Amino acid sequence: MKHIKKKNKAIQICLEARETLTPNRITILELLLDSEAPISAYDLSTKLKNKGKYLNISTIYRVIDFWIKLKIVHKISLLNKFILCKNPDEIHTHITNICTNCTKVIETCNKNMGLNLDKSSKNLGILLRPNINVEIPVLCSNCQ
Amino acid sequence: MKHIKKKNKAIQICLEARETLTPNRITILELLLDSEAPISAYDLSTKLKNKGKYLNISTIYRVIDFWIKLKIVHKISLLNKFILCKNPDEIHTHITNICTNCTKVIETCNKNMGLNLDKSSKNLGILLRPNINVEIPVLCSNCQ
DNA sequence: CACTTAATGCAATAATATTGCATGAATAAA
DNA sequence: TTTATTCATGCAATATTATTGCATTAAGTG
Repeated sequence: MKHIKKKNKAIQICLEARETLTPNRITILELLLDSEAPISAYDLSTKLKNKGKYLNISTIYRVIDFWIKLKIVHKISLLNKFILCKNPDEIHTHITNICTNCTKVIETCNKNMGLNLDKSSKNLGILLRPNINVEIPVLCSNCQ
Repeated sequence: MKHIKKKNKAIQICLEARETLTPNRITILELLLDSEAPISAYDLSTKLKNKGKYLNISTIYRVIDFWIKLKIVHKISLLNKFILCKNPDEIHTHITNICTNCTKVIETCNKNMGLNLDKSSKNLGILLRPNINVEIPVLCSNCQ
């Protein structure tokens, strides 16, 4: 496994939060680790079936929610898909750049931008939440 | 009508783009004008029914897409809902602040932030598109 | 008017997501 | 160890959101 470090990190975060690490949660974590691109809940379901393992779609959504609550997975609302967070242990604004042409996703976690957002929002009495994920429609270098 | 200016602006943009202004398009534009909060396609369908007017859901989605292409309506992906753009005639990055507690939406259209995004993205060869809509999960002043 | 293009209707279907309740497994308490 | 409790999962129905292909109607053009 080339993702062994990320996997261990996720497991560590899970255990430190005193949450239960079940086989299903590990299985779905591994599928997400293997996927460069964002993946939908039903895509995960299909991949599991191909491996001879069946999980009800509700279980899949629940497991995804579990990892999202631990800040290990992001939901990409623009695509209705899910992806592993690149920096799950840092608290900051996560920037998910989504190419509107090829749907490639590049997470940049720009801390400076997070600060700017905070500043501009404060003028309206708006509070930026910590560890949010902001999706930006972009053109990636290949699609320009 | 208190939204007469916004309505006229939308109509003007439509005509300048040499697009057809049909009764259905005006009807849905008016419903969106009347709605402070983002509204779903099926909510629009219900509102129409209550007014004794029926439109097939596919027509509703097509009309929404029509206004989106003219940059007059935004899709709020975080909510799967739609809302009128506050500044449809300016080309800039639109910031949609969405309260994660009460789902209230505050559009801020921060031009400076748009520039910052552009700068930080350029380092990765990413190109910010003009007139994009960026959704930011926040806490509004009421919900803090 | 005749012709062409665009908008809408219709209805099926796809894609995404949630729910309530039953069951079983793991954990904690007695 | 037994009992009680909590939590994860299964199941299957349902909800919600969105798209599609084809037929029909309306709008715009010459």
